[in-house]
Amino acid sequence: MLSENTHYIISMNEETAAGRLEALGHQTRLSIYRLLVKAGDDGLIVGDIQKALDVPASTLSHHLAKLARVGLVSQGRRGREIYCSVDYDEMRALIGFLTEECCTGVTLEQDAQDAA
Amino acid sequence: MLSENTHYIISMNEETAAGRLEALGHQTRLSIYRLLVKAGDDGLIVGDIQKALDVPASTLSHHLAKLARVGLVSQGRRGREIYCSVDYDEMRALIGFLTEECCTGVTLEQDAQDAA
DNA sequence: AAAATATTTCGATAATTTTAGAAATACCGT
DNA sequence: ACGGTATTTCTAAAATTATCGAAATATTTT
Repeated sequence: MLSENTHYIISMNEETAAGRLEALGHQTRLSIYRLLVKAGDDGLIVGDIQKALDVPASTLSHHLAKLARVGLVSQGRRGREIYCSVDYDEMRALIGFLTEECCTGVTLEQDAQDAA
Repeated sequence: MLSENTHYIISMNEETAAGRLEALGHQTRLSIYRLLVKAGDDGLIVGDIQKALDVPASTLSHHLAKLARVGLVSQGRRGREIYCSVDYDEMRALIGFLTEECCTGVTLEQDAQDAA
């Protein structure tokens, strides 16, 4: 029996990974992303992100579009507000890629044991 | 008793993480990085990377410099060749940051169980 | 010490990204 | 339908990054 937040393992290629890494590799966008992570499943509306990070609306819109384009963030309208939330499966796919393809096969779990 | 490839847990902040993500968020640099991962601990000399990826020397040099500047790659001269190798601890620190700060506390191990 | 090899730095251009105000679009309440 | 709020798209400028040939630097070999 599967737990409630089940998810499929999403495959990842180098090109997609590079695009996502690039999207996260910008101070403002990484802050946006982390804010959305903290916000949880409900996410945040664009205006709240704007207030929290004090970024001009059009600039913020571009950053959110970039995060959405690479699949890390989902956006959906509710009335006149747009809710943004993190797509965890896609982030996990990216982390999986980094762990498996960029980390010599040594897993984080083994590391944790080593350190203990 | 600790295993041979022991490493300390390296702390990470958002700014450093953004710099590393940006460095990896470029198709050529990600290819370079993965090539170095495959090469293992000995790493590769710049000329071999050049042959493998067919990138002009000066362009490659800039990309390697960027990867080194953010701490993901180490370079050391041996004779007239420069050996480049991946710094796994620093990559693990980055992956740790992504897992803990960008992935809502759900760990990869739990996910693997869910999927099974 | 000159020639050869490996790599970087210089210098200049092209390409892309970032930024943000202003105008446009979308939706709600009246 | 109009006025207000939320967000995006347009447009244009500034800033940064990417690219790569040529010159410079470091090291080995002869």
